[in-house]
Amino acid sequence: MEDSKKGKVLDVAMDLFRKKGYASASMQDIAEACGMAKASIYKLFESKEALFTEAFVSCHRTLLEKAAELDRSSRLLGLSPEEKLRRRIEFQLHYSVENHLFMIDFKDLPIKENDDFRLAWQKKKNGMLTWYREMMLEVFGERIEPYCWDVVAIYRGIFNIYLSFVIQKAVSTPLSELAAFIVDRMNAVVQDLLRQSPRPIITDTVAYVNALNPSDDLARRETALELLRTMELGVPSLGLPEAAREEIAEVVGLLRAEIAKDEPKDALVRVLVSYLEAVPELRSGLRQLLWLYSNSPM
Amino acid sequence: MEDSKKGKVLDVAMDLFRKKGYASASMQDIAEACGMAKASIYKLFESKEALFTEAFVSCHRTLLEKAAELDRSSRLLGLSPEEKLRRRIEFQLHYSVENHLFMIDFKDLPIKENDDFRLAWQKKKNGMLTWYREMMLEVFGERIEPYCWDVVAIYRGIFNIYLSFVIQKAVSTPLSELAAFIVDRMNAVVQDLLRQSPRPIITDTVAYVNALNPSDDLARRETALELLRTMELGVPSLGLPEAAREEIAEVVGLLRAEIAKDEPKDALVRVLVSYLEAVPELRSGLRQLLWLYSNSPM
DNA sequence: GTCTATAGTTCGATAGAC
DNA sequence: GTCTATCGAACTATAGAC
Repeated sequence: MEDSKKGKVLDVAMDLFRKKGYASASMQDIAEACGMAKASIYKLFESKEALFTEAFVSCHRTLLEKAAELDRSSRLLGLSPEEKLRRRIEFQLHYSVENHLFMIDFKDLPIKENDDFRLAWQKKKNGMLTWYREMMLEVFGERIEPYCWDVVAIYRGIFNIYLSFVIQKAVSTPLSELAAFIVDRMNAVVQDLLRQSPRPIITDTVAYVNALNPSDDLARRETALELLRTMELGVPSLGLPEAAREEIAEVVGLLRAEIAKDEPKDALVRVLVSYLEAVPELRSGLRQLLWLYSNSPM
Repeated sequence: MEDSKKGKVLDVAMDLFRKKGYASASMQDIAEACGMAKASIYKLFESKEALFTEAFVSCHRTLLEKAAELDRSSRLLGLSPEEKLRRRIEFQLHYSVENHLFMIDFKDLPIKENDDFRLAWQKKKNGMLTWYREMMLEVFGERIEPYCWDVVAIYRGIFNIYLSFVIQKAVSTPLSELAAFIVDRMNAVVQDLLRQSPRPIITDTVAYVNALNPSDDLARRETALELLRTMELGVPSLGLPEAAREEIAEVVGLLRAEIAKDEPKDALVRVLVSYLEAVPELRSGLRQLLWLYSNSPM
């Protein structure tokens, strides 16, 4: 009951934020659109910033949920990695067009000063990076590992620029075709990187860096947990017998539970990781995890 | 005297905007940093928005001037097109790091509502696009023409993403090496585009589109003039006898003067353009110009 | 240095439920 | 009578304008 009222206000607020932006959507507007008084909104949300932060978090949770659903359906259809990537990009284009207010960088916006928001933002950013990285490794194979962050960066750059054209309605190409175009460009970049093997620009050390909070351990821990959640979701598609997959999923779950603790036991973490390293598909994720873990006094 | 006072305030304001952003740098701050009263600033600038707009314009004028200078020196040194591009990227990285506040997209910022600022912004954006396009055509040749806007877009995307890492100080690679890395990636993308020849995504029709002002003729005219200025700057490096180059420069100047008029004579414009079309290096720019011209009731 | 406008936030009165 | 949800009105802080 209380919950549904809060949910209603959140929906209305998200809508207004999407349409008018953070600064221009006033609490007055939101109250009017909800058919209630401003003061009543403050019973549900501590402040405008808290309201926006919840809207932001909700928007990204939905994105990740829908993406996971899409991946499941891709798996069921037995699509090729490239086609899976294309579908993801197309979906992400659609979702980002609808929610572009929540996708932009909030540079120079007062909300960026808010600690709660910053944490949510950082968590989302790290979650997306992990997600992109898994996606690229899956599509282009483990051999791109040394370049995986550069590949992710270039992907994000190309995606963002075309997204900006789409948002301006300056592109008449259907989004499915645009997504295929982006896949092809990424393919060219990756093949060339492997051929030329230049020195990578972006390394693990910097990929998750947060300029504002250089040693944000909480965010790093969340990133590690997010990574494990992603790995868990990937287990069912491993080419292994049912029983083996179940066991692996269980071990990943144990690892996640341990790392989620206030003071995880290092030894247990090491044992679980070394067990999982027997699975080739998990290795790069595990290396990533260890890096996050060992750089953070969890 | 008045001029120098205005220049001083502008410098101080630019500095503060760079450091604190548009919203956070208040007129109070600026006045204090200038050692004068707020009221005095309003004698020099109509409003905060006008002040910011001037700062923005000044920043981009300097960028273009320095870039032209760099190109001149590259020409004198007889560098290869690729090396010229690399130097431009390196310079642009440096300049953008120092002035990134003036380089970002001002989405969701109140200043974006101001008409004067919007015009300045649009003009700058179109100027940059023209500049990028010339750069890409010069480096990769006329054969990329069908894809020139896609190449420009992909370049901007890759540039921006690496710039964001540099700004966050998350990249230890020297900027000269990063610039070379970007050149190589662009090379791969371009070669692949020519090989695969997919359907282009971004065409002339949409490259200059302004979402907020779909038929902004003033901005389009400015773009055409900017394009002619760029062409004029390029004339000295044509591989032609001195006398021919002088004549060409004069004709480009005539064309620019005609288009700058309130009611240019169509016939004269056509004659001048057709004369210049004898020079292969100018053809793509001229096509661009005609497109801008014929779509705008100048 | 003062004025004014805006918008986030809070207060206190009112009304209905038990 | 008390408790609580609601809402109009008032408060406050900021910052642009003069």
